[in-house]
Amino acid sequence: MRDSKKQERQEKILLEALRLFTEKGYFNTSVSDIQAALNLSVGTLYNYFKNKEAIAITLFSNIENCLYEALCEIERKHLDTAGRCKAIVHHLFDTTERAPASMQYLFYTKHREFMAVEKSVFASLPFLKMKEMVIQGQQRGEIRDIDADVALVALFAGPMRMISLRIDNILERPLPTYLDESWECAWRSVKAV
Amino acid sequence: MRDSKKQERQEKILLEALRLFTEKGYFNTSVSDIQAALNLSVGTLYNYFKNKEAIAITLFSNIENCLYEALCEIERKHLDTAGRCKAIVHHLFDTTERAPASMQYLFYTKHREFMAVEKSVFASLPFLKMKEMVIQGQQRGEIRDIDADVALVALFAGPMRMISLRIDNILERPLPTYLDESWECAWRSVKAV
DNA sequence: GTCTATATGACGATAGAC
DNA sequence: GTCTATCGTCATATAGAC
Repeated sequence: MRDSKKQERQEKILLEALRLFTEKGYFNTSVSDIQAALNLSVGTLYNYFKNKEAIAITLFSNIENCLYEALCEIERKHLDTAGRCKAIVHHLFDTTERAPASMQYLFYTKHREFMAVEKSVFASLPFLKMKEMVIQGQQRGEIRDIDADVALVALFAGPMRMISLRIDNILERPLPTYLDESWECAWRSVKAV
Repeated sequence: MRDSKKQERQEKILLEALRLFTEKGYFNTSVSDIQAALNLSVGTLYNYFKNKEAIAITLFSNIENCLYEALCEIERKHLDTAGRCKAIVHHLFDTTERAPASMQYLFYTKHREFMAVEKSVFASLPFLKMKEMVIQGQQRGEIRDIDADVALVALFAGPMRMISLRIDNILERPLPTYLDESWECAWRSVKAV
């Protein structure tokens, strides 16, 4: 079978798995659920992925890489810390509206419960990049001289909680409508006086 | 059997379940795990709880009520919004150090995946109480006039994220050592100018 | 590569003796 | 109330035909 065809089918499996994992949870989703939803046989599915966990891992890795690259691009485009961080929040809000399942899976899933993954999400590449920016912001005097972890959390925990509220359907309006107010709060909390 | 004896045993079951649920996750914990850890038989365990889900529900309800009462007491003791909210953060930090499993179970568990619970955690009694305080703070002019959800999140999302980092062993120091800096960030983000 | 059929095992829950 | 033994179910994963 052509490589592109194979890759396309793999993509479909990942997409359906993402939908089910976020909708019902990893443990409430059986391999049969995925297979049946795609009109594939079990055998075929196992031909594409070693096991259920492998699907979850590939999914996570793909989304994580995608976010990391977006952060790197933001870093290149914006040179000041405030601009960078606001752009990050903007990107996260936008992505949540466009692809809520991806955000939910990346941020609001207890991966350790089903993936043999060593580190917490907050030790992952995207978060390290964000921390890097914050520390640089402190060195440049743009951000107050407080504990770096506290500053990182003060900047991004609010927006990220807004995302989880939106995913849980507690916020009525789309996230971008909260961008300015939410960002204003975040920046006030850490900006140098 | 005496009522107190029965209640004591029920308490032990809940405690062990909490330990296992937070350590391995609900789905990775079997009823046998709980029973074996306590040297009880399956039959006995099912005599105390209708099923596995009932254990999870009772646990959640207990912890939730406990937090709610603490919030009410804080509300009585402190009259200004800043004092109230800082006391809440203090209480959450302290509780996390004393009983991390309780906090982890209440805040960082996807209850909907295994409990037939209608509402999100953020629509629960403790969070409604916190929102109430924030709105009152806005009416009194202590908190800036911004969207109430944004203000609520700006105040508490940071400290709550610190809690999750601590639970995930990413923060080295105990939470109370971060209290002042973390609270300062939160309050700066919403206080009236 | 894709399918059907099935092996294997675990888990939740119950039955029934004591 | 407490125990042991067991039932029914379902999920993951594999075997083997095509």
